Amino acid sequence: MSKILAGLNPAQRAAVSHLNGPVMIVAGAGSGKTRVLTHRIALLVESGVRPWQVLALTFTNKAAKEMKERIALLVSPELARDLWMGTFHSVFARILRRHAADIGYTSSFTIYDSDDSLNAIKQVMNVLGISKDQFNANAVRSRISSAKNQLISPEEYERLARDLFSEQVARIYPEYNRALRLANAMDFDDLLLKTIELLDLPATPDNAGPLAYYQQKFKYILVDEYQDTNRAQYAIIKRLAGTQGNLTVVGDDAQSIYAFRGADIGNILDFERDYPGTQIFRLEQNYRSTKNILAAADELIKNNKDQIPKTLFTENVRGEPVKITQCLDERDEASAIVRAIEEQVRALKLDLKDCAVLYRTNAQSRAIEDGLRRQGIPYNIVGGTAFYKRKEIKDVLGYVRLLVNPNDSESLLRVINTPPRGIGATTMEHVAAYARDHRQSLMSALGAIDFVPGVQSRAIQRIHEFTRLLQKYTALRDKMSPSELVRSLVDETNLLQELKLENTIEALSRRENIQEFLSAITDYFHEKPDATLESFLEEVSLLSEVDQSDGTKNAVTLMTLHSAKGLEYPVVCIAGLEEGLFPSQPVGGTRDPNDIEEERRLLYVGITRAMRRCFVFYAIERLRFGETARALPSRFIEEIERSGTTEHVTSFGTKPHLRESASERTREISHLFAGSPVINGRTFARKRRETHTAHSFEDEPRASYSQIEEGTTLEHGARVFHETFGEGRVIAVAGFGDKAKATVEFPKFGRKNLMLKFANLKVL
DNA sequence: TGTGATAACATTTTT
DNA sequence: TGTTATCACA
Repeated sequence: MSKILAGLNPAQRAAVSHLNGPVMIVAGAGSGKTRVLTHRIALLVESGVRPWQVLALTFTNKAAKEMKERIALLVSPELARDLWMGTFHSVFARILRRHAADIGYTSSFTIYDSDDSLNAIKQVMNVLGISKDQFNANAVRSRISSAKNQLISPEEYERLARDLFSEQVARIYPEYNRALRLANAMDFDDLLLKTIELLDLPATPDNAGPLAYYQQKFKYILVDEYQDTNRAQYAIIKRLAGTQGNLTVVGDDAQSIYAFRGADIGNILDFERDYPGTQIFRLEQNYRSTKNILAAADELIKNNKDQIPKTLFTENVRGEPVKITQCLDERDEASAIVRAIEEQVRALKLDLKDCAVLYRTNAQSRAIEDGLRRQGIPYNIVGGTAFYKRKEIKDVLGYVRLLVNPNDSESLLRVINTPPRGIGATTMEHVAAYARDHRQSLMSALGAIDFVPGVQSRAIQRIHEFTRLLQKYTALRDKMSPSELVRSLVDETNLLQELKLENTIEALSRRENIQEFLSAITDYFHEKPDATLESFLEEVSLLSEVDQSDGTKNAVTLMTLHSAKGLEYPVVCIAGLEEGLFPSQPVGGTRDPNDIEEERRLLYVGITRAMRRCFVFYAIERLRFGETARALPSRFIEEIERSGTTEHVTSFGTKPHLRESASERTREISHLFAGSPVINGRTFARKRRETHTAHSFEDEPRASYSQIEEGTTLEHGARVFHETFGEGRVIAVAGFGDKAKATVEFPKFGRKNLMLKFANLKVL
């Protein structure tokens, strides 16, 4: 017992040792939250709770793995191994496989990633005759996804639909669900929804039902990052916690950064009300950062109205000020970042792996990568195009998925003509039509290809060859090890040879990727001899970006601020603190004040990742979308400066010639903005100097724009007429010259982004 | 049916 | 700017 409680501060110890009933741990950044969770679980196990009676839900698989390792050290590896620990999605996927038959699936159901979902939605739209030009499939997908996250059924969605777009989504949503069901597939959101469906199955006389079973099984439930759970996750927890109520949640409202994908901060704010008798513990001592870093973060977050009041303090040293650097453009920013990293590595005797560069959008990474490469500094990049999302990998995975689940129509469509084998789009149209008429999956329709009308005899031959190939490998599954099977499949389908013939650099790197994938499979089955292709596929589809990063290499880490949640680094550089970028300016003009608060929390997360040094950068102009756009420093800069623990410099301060060219460029460009200049919906200040004090933006961007046609002016709120969409109201205007765009709300067609050059709008 | 060229799109963040 | 979707043409 002493071993587990030793070394904890009084608040941590209290939070660890109060084992029963509902518990909420409000854990500030760097307050030893993971430590409390791991020690709490260790203590449970030590006091006699069996490991498989503990369910611990984390935000990433990596977090789960690290916690398991730490618990293994506190108790024993055997005990740690049997804990039910993982992300919501992976834990419930596992449970769903067990009970798949109860909800009309087979245990080898496929998990569709967002690309698969998007394709499935496009096909549904095709069948329903909904034009992809008028209704963006991606927008449809995100609508459906957020409906699912909020537990809104297709029927309810239809009732709530008020505008034309929602009405179309209401038609697509149920059809998309049917397509998933037919393909024996679930999307990410379904993993949560189907879990609820499963738990809500009624008990029968001879079976108490899954809910009773899992309530009984999981005696203790712990949820990490509770502030980022959505309604579906909340509903699952609520059911599982049931009457036992041994539920522990850990979270920090100040670090809620996923509202955009349905996370409901209300879950943490209302916890006490939901679970009467809740014990609340607060962890307020920060062990991670210097006083100066913490002061800057605190000063920033104070500007949010919505928050649980708390006082985070540290006994760490004061440290250096948070350094804010003004840069000329993204290239200059990259060099300034590189300089800061080199300087700190030298001064503090650190490794490159102690440094991280964080940014708002993945697109920003390119310039920073270039900068690092120029200086020959190795780096690791988290996210971007993840390995398992690359075309060539998805092709190979497609075959594997098809072997495991023949009804997976997305995989079938992907591989049936990859590499080309003469089964084209027209043929597959006929097959799909037949499948729809007979309410079958595409694969069953292929089985009946001789009866499918309209298919040419040559295509029929090719399809027979294709199905024979699949049958052969299905039969081989029992005779070969999974990795041998995949290797031989890649060999027989000529996927590698095709790339060899291409003889380009990209083809070479794709071949290397496939090779790497093959060795990854071999490693996986070597490490887990009992694993199946199903479990391999599941692991691959539920990997998060952070999970895939390689932490062993001694290199600078590059990632988005979102990915950085839960991590810490001695040196942290945050890039791109500019209005329009961070806080980001959404494409449509109107901005919910809550969005700004979420952006602010995101920066709070970023700053509090830093242990010893924190650097903040912004550029006065930046190449975005192939054109140079000027930007103002982020409002957040001024907010952290109020802490008095920052210093503000220019990256070109030591280089007079650069300073000269900078002000020249500023002059050069400034005349372009004479009048009412607008970029990204914001009026630009004409002189750099003014920008530090000129921070009084209105929340609603006031935009005005001089049309190419003389005399007409488009302003926010103006009423306009469009050939196809009819009358509408201007919500926002962005860009200038040929690139100028307007967001217009049309009563019948919803919100549209129009290029003014082509839209030919008439001002009414 | 397969291909190359051109147009259109995209930049918010992700399991 | 860079990548993907669509269209003409072979």
